[in-house]
Formats: sequence, C-alpha cells, structure tokens
Amino acid sequence: MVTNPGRRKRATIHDVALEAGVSRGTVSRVVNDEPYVSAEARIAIEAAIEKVGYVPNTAARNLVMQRSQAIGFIVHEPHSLFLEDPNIGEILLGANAALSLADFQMVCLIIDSERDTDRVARYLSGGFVDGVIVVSARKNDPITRIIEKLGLPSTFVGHPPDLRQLPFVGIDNRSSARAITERLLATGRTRVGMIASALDRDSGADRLAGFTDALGPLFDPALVARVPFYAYADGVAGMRALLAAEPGLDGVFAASDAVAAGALEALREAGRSVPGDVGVVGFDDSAWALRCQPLLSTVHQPAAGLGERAAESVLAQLRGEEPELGGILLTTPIVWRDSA
Amino acid sequence: MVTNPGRRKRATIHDVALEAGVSRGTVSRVVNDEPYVSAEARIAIEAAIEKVGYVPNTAARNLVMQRSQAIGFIVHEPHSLFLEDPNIGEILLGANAALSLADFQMVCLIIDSERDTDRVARYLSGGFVDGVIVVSARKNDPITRIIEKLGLPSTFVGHPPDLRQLPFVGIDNRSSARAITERLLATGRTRVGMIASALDRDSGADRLAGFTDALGPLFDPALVARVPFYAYADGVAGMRALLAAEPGLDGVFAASDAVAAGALEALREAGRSVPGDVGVVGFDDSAWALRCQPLLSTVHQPAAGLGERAAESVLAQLRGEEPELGGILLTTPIVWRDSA
DNA sequence: ACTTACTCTGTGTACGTTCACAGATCGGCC
DNA sequence: GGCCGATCTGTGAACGTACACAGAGTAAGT
Repeated sequence: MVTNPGRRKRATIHDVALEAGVSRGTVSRVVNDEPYVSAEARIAIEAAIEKVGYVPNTAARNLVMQRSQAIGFIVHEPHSLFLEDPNIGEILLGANAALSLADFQMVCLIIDSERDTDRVARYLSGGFVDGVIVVSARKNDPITRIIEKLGLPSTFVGHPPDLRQLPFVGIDNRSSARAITERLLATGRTRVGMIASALDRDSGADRLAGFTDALGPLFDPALVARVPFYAYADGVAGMRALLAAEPGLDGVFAASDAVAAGALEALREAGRSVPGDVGVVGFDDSAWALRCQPLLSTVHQPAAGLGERAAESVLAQLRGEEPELGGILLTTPIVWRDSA
Repeated sequence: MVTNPGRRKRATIHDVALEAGVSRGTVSRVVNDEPYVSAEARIAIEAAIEKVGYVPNTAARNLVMQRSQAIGFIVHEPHSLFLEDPNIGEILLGANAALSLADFQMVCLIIDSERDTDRVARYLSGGFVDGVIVVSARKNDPITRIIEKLGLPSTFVGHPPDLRQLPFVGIDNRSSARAITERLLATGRTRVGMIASALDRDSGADRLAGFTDALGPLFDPALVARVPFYAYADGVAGMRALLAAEPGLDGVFAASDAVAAGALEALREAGRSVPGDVGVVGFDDSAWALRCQPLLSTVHQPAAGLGERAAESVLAQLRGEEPELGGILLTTPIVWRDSA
C-alpha cells in the first residue's frame, strides 16, 4: 500500500472465514448478531475474530447499506459562538449523549470560511452522514440549501433560518422573559427597567416583548435601554442610561447574564446596592451568573436539553416519523440567587 | 430503499457515463482532474454531471482508495474543557483552518462517557479517518492505546500522555513563566510572590519552575502559595495566604488568568491598589484577562497556533515524514496591559 | 514504410461488506 | 417412506468507485 507506508493491512471478513473454516456469510451473521448460527461455528468465529484482530470496514458496510450511522453537527460562525456563547459546548454534549445512546456517531463540522462551506457541502453530499443538527444557521445559507436539496433529515437549534418549514428546537424567549420579570415584580419592585439587546434578532426582540407582557399597563418605554449586543460593555452603558433616565429605578431585567454583569458594575459605580436598592435579573444562566457579586438570579437555558432534543428529532426523522411542524420549545426554569 | 423512504436514489458515475455517451473510466478521469481527456468529452461529461446532479460517493471512493481524506479531532473530558478552558475552541478553529487548506475534513469526536470511548474506538478502527489530533488525553487512555495499535498517524495537543514517544505540540510553560516574571521584576518590584496551581500537572509544575528560574537567588519559598486548581476561588485563597505571609509584597505571578482575577479580588478586599501597591500578572490570555479591572498583563497562549501545528504535524506524517521526536513547542508572547 | 511516442477511450478487476437465494441436514408427523 | 418445516451453511450478486491494462487513433521522426 503506497499511500500509507506504515499501516499494516487490516484483516477482512474473508480472513476470519478462512481462519474459522467457514464462509463469509456465516461470519457476517455472527458479526451482526443474526440467528441461525450453530454454537460451535459462533465460538470458532469469535475466536478467529480475536486472533486476526478483525474490525468491520465501515466504508464497505456503508457502501452496501447506504447509510453511515453518523450524524453531522454543523456549527457556523464559530468565532463569536465559541467565545461569547458558552452554550454551544453544552448543546454539543447534549446532542452527543443522545446520539451515543442510539449508537450513532456525532461528527462535528465547523464552518469558518467560504472554503469550508464547499467542503462541508461535499461532505454532506458524500453520504458521510445520515442527518444533521445545525447550530446557528444564517439566512440564505448555502448549507441550508444543500440540506434541503439532498432531503437530508435535519433539525436546527435556535430559530429556523428564513421562512422555510424546517424542524427546529429552541426556547420560548418571550414567556421566559415574562416569567422572570414577573418574579422580579413579585419581590415588591415598582420601577422596573430593562436593558434590551440585539433587537434585530428574534431572541432579543422576544425578550423585550416578554418584559412588556409582564409589566402590562405599568410598562414605560422610557425604562428600556436599547443596546446592540449581549455583551458586558453593553450592560455597563445600558445601566448608566437607565439610571440617568430614572434615578428611582429599583429593578432591572438584563437581556443576558453578561449584560447583567455590566449592569452590576455600573450600579456599583453609582453607589447603589444590589439587591438592596436595585434588584437585577439576567438571562442564560451562563458562567457569568456565578462570577457576579452577588450571584445572579437568571433564566436557565437548557442548552444540553436543546442538543438532546435536536438529536432525538433527527433520529425520529430517520425512523420515518414526521417532524413537529411548529418546532419544539423547551421550558426554561428560573434560577433565583442573590441579585434580586 | 426501505431504510430511507424519502431519499431519492443518487446518481452514480455510471449514470453520468450513460448521459454523456462515454465510459466510466473517462468520467472518472474528468472527476479526478486527470489528463488525457479530449475537450469535447470533458464538456459533455461536465454537462452530464450538472444535469444528473452527480456527487461522488465517498464510501465507495474510500473503499477502493483505502483512505478517507478526514482527520479526527478527539476531545476528552469536554465538561471541564468547555467550561474552564476557552482555548479548546481556538485550537479547534486553528486545526480546522490548516486541514481546510489541505482539503481535509475535520471530524470532531467527543468522548464523554465509557460508551463514547468504545464507539470512538470503533470509529477510528473503521477507517473513517486517516489520522487524529488528540486534545487532553488522560493517562492510560484506551483511545491512546487504540491509536498506537492501529498505527494511526496522530499528534497530541499539550503534553504527551504517559511516557510514550508520540508526537505533540505544546508551549514551553517554564520559559514562558520565567519571561513574564522577569518582565514583572523589570518594573522595579522587589518582593514578588507566586500563586502556584495544579502542581500535579506538568503545566503547573513547569510554571513554578520558570518562576524560580527568574528569581534566581532572590527566590523565597515562603512567597509561594500552593493551590489545587487554576480557578478563581484558588486565586482568592492563594492571595490571602500570600498577604498573610508577607504584607510587604509588591508583585504576584498567578498561574492562570482566573487565579489572577481571584487575586485581584483579594487585593481589593485588603485595600491594596493594583498596579500601584502590587503588580499582578497572569497566564493564558483568556477571556478573564479582559474581564479584570485593571486589564490583566499576561502570557498569551497561541491556541489557534497549537491547533494549526498539530494539524500540520498529522498531515506531514500522512506524507510519510518522520515526526519531530521532542515535540513542537510554540512561543508565547507577553501581553502587557494595566495590572502590572 | 516502419517504428516510436503520445493522446485518448473502454473494459475488467478489486476494494469489503450485506443480502437474497439455493442447498444441505435433521427431526417430527401423517 | 415421504413430506414439511426449521435450522444452518455457502455462493453469487450488488454497492460505486479507482486503477491497470489493452487497444485505437494520430503525428512525427527515421
């Protein structure tokens, strides 16, 4: 073998058959746990497998079976995701756990450039995976088009791209935001504001809508600070703006934990105590929440659960089941700590 | 096809040949960009490929070529890694970039349980990948054994497991620690201590050794606080211990950025100003470094570079080149900010 | 005219597996 | 004894590709 000088040739099913003194068919039956094999043949074959160190060749098996027993996990724009969003790791683990249980192999594909897009497209078309889980697809994503064209079973984590009818798993940002705001109001706060991030994304807009729902007639647009991103710096800026608009503020809902952390910094700077003067709540239950002083009350994102459900959804499609039309929304428990 | 009801049958090289009115061989030559194809045949075949929507079947190609054009990226203990270590994402991206350039597909394999180990082992044995990059292998890792047994080209990121002679890519913790300590001393500090973490790991022990190197005759064992982990809480505890041992301390080298962040908290608590009273430096240049107040001076871990070099090392082995015996050590620039 | 080289094309075989089918053996039952 | 079903085994396809080889055609050099 010229291409791989150091690799010794692998044992095939034929070698096992020869060693055990039976035919390929019988060996295949033993390997795949099928009935109609005599006890003595089974024992001889198992011994032969052990002796020659036989491992089935997956390429050959895939070729004839027309499946790969693997599911792709596609991550787009990893720079921002890996650095900002600790959830991606959890989603990945959740998906891996569910696939593992079904004896499927997860294959994690990173798209980081134009070049990657083409290669991943080829990879998907090449029959390497039986289905895909897509995290953070963009609008007009060529990968999305290819998945549709191939008819590849797929489930998206987060909101579905464009307006296509593709199965997805997500959380209900709106009712979660409403719930934590109501919980904050229940502590007796009367002037509650929000630092609203990323209003150009579904998640950001929905969190603001939930906040509005919770306040009802009490809602005051002057108590909403609009900031571009979910980041720490946005929290600092947003909080300063809110304090300037309403010094008597006694509660704040921050659109993310990082934003909440920034808000805490601005409050400290302004000499307000938390939760004494102002109650603060966040969203995500990320690492930030435990890094804050005081510990943050927040909405828990069931990241592992999202991955798990996405995996199950793909597997269900593989079994021929129809995916839920409206997508799957997971519940988001409130984690009440010290900041409110 | 019973297993995949919705999938329409894929076009094969045969369909293309029929459509273009040539033979399989000629189509194969066009697909693989080989010479000795007439212009008209090439045009007809390209049109036919477009028309029938042909994509090469990777399983079939792998079977006959005895390779997969894919490299595995194995991550062990992802829980701790994804949560504690932001570097893993960078390493992944660096490796992906290098593999992408060589037109290899990266396949990311997560090992999260016993079950995963077995499945990944089967996956590797199944010829799905031509080589592997291993991040954070443990001692006596069954995966390591399997890699050795298969003779699979591999490169480890970080220190090599056990005492085996396997290629690896890492950083020189010792000289990096020495360099940043010397830089701290150069600011005129005279009583410099260290919070030393994870002395049971190579990285932790080496960082302490580098610190000792830098101080030379000035080294005072009383100014080393030993803490178990690289975490924030360890930094708080370590700093308190150091201040108790030597109130006149004017510089600290923390074994990681998280530890440094904890140290800053303890210093604030004790009423010391940074960098006025005490200069603080960390290690890693992780997200912590920019989250600290003041911004942390630290050692930059070239995480993307580690991934890149690991990928290149595996590709070199695939070309039949001998791997460097002592492993590859990358340089670690010092990032000087405000904390010292 | 005859070799020689080069260009282009089609065919057969191999890769390692699964599956359908055809036999073979055996026991029980009418 | 003949028939049937159950159990067990071997054989020949097929999956879709790459590669070696043979052969045809063309052009140039001797």
